Amino acid sequence: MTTIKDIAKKAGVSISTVSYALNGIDKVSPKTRDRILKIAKELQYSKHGPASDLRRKETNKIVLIVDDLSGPFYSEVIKGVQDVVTNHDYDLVACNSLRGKDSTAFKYLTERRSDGCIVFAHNITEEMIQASGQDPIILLDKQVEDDTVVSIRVDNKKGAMDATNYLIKHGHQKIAYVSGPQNSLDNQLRYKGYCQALEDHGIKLEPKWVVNGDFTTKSGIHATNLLLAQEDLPTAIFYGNDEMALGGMKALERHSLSIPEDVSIIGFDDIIEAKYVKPDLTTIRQPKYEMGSLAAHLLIRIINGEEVNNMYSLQTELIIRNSVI
Amino acid sequence: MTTIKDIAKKAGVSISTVSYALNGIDKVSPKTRDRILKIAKELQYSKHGPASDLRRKETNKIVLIVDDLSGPFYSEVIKGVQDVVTNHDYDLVACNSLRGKDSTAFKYLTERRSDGCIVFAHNITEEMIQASGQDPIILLDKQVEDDTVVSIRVDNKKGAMDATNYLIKHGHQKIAYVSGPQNSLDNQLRYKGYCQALEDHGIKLEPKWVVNGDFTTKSGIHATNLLLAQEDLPTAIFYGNDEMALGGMKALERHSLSIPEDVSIIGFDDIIEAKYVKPDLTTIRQPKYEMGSLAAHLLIRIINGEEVNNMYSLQTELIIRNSVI
DNA sequence: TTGTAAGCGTTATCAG
DNA sequence: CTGATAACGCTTACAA
Repeated sequence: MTTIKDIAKKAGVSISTVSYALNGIDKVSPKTRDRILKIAKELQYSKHGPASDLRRKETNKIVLIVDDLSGPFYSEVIKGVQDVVTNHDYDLVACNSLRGKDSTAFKYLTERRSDGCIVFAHNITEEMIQASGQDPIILLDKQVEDDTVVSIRVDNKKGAMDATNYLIKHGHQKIAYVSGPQNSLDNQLRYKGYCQALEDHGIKLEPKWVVNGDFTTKSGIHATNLLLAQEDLPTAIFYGNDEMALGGMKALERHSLSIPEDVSIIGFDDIIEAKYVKPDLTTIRQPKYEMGSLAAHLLIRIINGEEVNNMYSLQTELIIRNSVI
Repeated sequence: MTTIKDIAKKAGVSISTVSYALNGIDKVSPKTRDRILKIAKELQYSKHGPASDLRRKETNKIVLIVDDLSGPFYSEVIKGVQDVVTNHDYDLVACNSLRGKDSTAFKYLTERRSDGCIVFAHNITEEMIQASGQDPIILLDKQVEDDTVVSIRVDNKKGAMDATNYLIKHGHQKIAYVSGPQNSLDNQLRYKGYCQALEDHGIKLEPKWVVNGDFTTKSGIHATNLLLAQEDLPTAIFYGNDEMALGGMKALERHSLSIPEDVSIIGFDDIIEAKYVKPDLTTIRQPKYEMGSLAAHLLIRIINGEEVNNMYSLQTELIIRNSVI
C-alpha cells in the first residue's frame, strides 16, 4: 500500500506538498502538482480513509440505520434518502440494527464515523440514542427528548382512525386489530387510533379481537389463526402493517375464507406488494419516500449549521382497493 | 468528546492501561480495570472508530456494493449477505454505486475502510476493480482477471436458453428479446442464450425484434412500445429481466393486448413482484439469496486465510406461472 | 511555492 | 501489573 510518504520520496518533495497537490489546494505550482499527480497514479495511490477522517473533523458521510436492510418496507425510504444525500455530495452508508446493541448500527452511532445519522429502527432504543453521543440524529419512528435529535413523525393515530372508520362506514362492527410489537411507538399509536375510532362510534372494544404480532408476515399468519381459532369471527380485520396483512391473507385462504366476502381486511404502510396481491389490499399509505428525503434534507441543513424544528409531521392517506366490502 | 486520555487523567493511570482495560486485555488488575471501566461509563466514552481502524490493520467490516440500495432485486441478495456476515461477527455496511467513479462505493473500494468487499453493481467497471487496491473482492455479476478477485457467476446463458426453449416448446416462432444495458455481462449472456436457442431450432433471428432497454421498468415500457409500433408483432417476448417485463405488461395492457392470449411473455430474475402481478409472471429464477450468502461465506474464508477457488457457478431455474401459453 | 512539524485517538512494543 | 513512547497516514498551521 502506497502512502503520501512514498509519493513524496519519489517526487523529491515534502509530504505536505503532496497532500496539497492531491487535495487540489492551490498552493503548489502546476508543474510540481502534475508531477505529483502522475507519480500518484503510477504508484496506484489512494488515500487511507480512516486516517483522513481522524485528522479532519468531518467525514462527509451520512449513515442510515434500518432494522433490516433487506426488508421491503424500507426500499422507498432508502430511495428518498439516497436521492437527497447523493445530490448534496455526501456519501451514504447503510447498516442494520439486527442485533441491537451489538449491531453495526450501534457502532456507527457511537464511533464517530459519520457527520450525521438517520435512524429508522425499532430496536435502537431511546437510551441507545442518548448514549450514542452522535450529534445530529434524525429519528424516523420514535421521539426522544434531546435537543440534538430531530423527529419525523407520521400521524399514525389519525391513519389508524381513518382505517377503522372506513371499516365502520362499511357496516362493520366486529373489527379485530392485529398488533405490531409493543415497543414500537408506531404500533402504539395505531392501536390508539383503532380504539378511538371504535369509541367514537360507541363500539365496545373486544380484548379477544386484539391479537399480537410483530410486523412480520409470519406473525400475521399466527395472529390470524388465533382469531380463527376463537368461535366468534370478526367481520373485518385491521392489520398493524401490510406485511402482517399479507400473512393474514394466506391464513384466511388456507381456511377457505374469501376476502372481502367473508372477512374484510385493511393494512397499513402501502408496501409495493399491496397493489399486486389478490384482492389488492386497501391500506393506509405512509409517505415513505417523503420521510426519507425529508430526513436527509434536514440532516444536511443541520450539518450546514442551519436551525430546524425538532419535530416534523407527515400525513397518511387512505388507499382504497378491494379488500374491504 | 471524551478520549482515553481523559479517562487516564481521571483515573490517574496511563493511557495504555486504559486501552488494555477497555479492550479486555488481561494485563491489568481487576481492581484498576473496574475503576477504569466505571470512569469510562461516567464520561460516556466510546472509541473513535477511524483512529482505531488506522492503528489496527483490520476493520472488522465487510462492505456490500450495489447499484442502488433501493432496488427490489437486491433485497434478497442483501439478506443472504447479511445473515452470514452477522453470524460471523463482522459488520456489514452497504453503499451504492449510483455515480460510478464518484460514488460512495468507489471510495469504500479504495480507501481501505473494510476487510473485504462484495460487489454487485453494473457500473463498477473492471478497471475500477483493478485500480481499487482493495484486497479480497467477491464479484457478483462480472468476471475479472485478477487473483485477488473471486467471481460468482449465475449461468445466465443456460437460463436464457431455458426461457427461449420454453417459448418455442409452446409453439412460438416469433420471439422478441428486450435487452438490458449493453455493458452488462449478464445481459450479454442472456442475449447469447436467446440466440443459441433460436439457432438450435432453426429459427432465424429477426433484428427488428431485438430492442434495447436498461433493466428498468420504464425502459420495458419504451421497448415494448417500440415493438408494438412495428407492423409485425411477435407472439412472445422474452424480457432481459423482470422489471422490464413489468413495464412490458403495462404497455401491452395500454394497447388492450392480453397476456398470454395475445402475446406471451417471460422474464428473468424472479423478483418478488413476479408472483403477484396478474397474470403472474413466468420467469427464470436467479438464486439471489444463495448468491449473497455464498459471497459472504467466501469472503470471510478468504479473510481468515483460507484458499478458495476463484470462480463459482450457480444455476437458474425455470419458474412456470401464467404469462406464457 | 515549498518544507517543518504538530497533532488527530488509538494500539502495541518495550521497559520498568 | 503499569507506564512511556512510537507508530498508523493524513491535514494544516506556521516558517522559510
